[in-house]
Amino acid sequence: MKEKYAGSPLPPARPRLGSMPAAGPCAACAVRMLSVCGVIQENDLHRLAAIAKAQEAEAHHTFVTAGDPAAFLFNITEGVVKVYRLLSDGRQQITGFLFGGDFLGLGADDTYAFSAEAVTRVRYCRFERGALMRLLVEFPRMEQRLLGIASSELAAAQEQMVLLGRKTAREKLATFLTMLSRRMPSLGNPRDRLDLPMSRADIADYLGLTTETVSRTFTQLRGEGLIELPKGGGVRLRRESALAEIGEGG
Amino acid sequence: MKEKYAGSPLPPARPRLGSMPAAGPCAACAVRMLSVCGVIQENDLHRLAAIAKAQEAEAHHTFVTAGDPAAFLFNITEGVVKVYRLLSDGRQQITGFLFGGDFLGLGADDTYAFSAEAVTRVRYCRFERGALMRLLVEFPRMEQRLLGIASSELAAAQEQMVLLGRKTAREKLATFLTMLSRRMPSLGNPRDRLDLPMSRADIADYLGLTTETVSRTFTQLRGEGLIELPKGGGVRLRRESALAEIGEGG
DNA sequence: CGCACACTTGAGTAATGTCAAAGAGTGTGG
DNA sequence: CCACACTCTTTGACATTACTCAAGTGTGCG
Repeated sequence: MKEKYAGSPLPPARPRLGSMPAAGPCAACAVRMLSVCGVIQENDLHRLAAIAKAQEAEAHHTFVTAGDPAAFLFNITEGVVKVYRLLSDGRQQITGFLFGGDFLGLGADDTYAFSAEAVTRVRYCRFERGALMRLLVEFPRMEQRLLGIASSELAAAQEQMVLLGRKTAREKLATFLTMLSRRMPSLGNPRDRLDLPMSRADIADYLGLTTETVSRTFTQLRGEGLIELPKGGGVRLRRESALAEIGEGG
Repeated sequence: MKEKYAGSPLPPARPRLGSMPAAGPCAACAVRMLSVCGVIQENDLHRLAAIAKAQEAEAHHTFVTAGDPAAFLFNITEGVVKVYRLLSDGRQQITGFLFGGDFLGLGADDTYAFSAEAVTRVRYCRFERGALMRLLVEFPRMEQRLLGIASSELAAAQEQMVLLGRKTAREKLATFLTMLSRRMPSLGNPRDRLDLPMSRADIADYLGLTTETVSRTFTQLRGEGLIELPKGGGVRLRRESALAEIGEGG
């Protein structure tokens, strides 16, 4: 097995920058300001903490299964998650990779229509669905924020449809790398170094390709000097703007 | 030109069933209960009517253009709309077809990231964005409803990603026909007769195929006795359940 | 050290795209 | 009212991208 991440314990969550320590786990959350929780005032945080339960999942653990009652919503605090759907014969489509700060659970009604699996070891907050919904009534700003999140997820989903329906393998991979690159700053990493904790098979299932095509396309991009593929895994982007342009069909 | 719908005026909007006539255009709206507006009480409807402007668009008219300031949100009351994105070289991906009762505008921030074009002659309500957002503060049920709409759109988008990324041409078309069929009852049409007001090219751009492949696949399904393609256009589904099964990869 | 697994590379295939042309439906103008 | 022009759709022949199957390479873990 690959298990690049499973073995090593996660470092402790970073304390929130530039603020006094406050009571409760939410106040210490490293990604609070990135997430839904950022709109709750300090003195109301205990209300949020009351319905939140911090949890961890090992790499490859499936913590949401399509078809199960949608009892919980989640906020990823650390690590990488893949969200996917399956066809009856096992074909898989990954609908998104989630990182620290990302919200999980919109788009579910009574039962989950998707599954979610930890790609690396993952930390997340689990909210009881009904309790969170009741809280929204009291904190309208949180509901507004959730609507904003849903809205941007929708925009991202439409973007992904363009990718899946109309882009070539080369454009798909270039877009994928560019999108990951853009997320790096908020995760505190340099934009040109990507860890790629997900397997080639996962990348393929996200881009609507096969592992072989993903692999060949990586090789092709390396051959053109656009990326490097260092020994230990990951990618280094050598010409981000060129990649971005390829991704746009340029 | 095709113009199957452009020439004939739309019939007058059906009055809402089972209620007394009330003042204002919203009270008479045929699709109110299907849409966001359904959560507003009768006696508050004038508030909604004050920020809504009923409009019409001829077939092939583009009434939302990607990149324009997102000043309005829309509620389709009658007709069919296509929502799409373009790549710089003209490749098109249709992200959805909208029908009476559907909401349009979620997923936009400052500027629209998508374009919308009338497929048939269309009637819609146009809401000034800021005014609608202010109204949401007063009518939390409307905001909840909007979140629910965003949520189900997200689920539909994920479903479409599976289609685009992992299904064959045959499965794509079977899924498309099945989905349209499921929407027919709420539009007041029989489930097994589909008008298909959109062109083969539009269907192709929705399914990530070419017109030729769509056409060949229609012919193939007809050859198997699953559908009929009557002279005047449209489709008749002869074996809905078989189509549904094909669409699921069965 | 060797097994497992992931990744890469190669060869051949299949599904879908491209190019081209003919058929069908519709509206227009003579 | 008919003929033409236009567009949409269908069909055919061929090209190409990406998939499938298969083998080889590399890496980590027991």
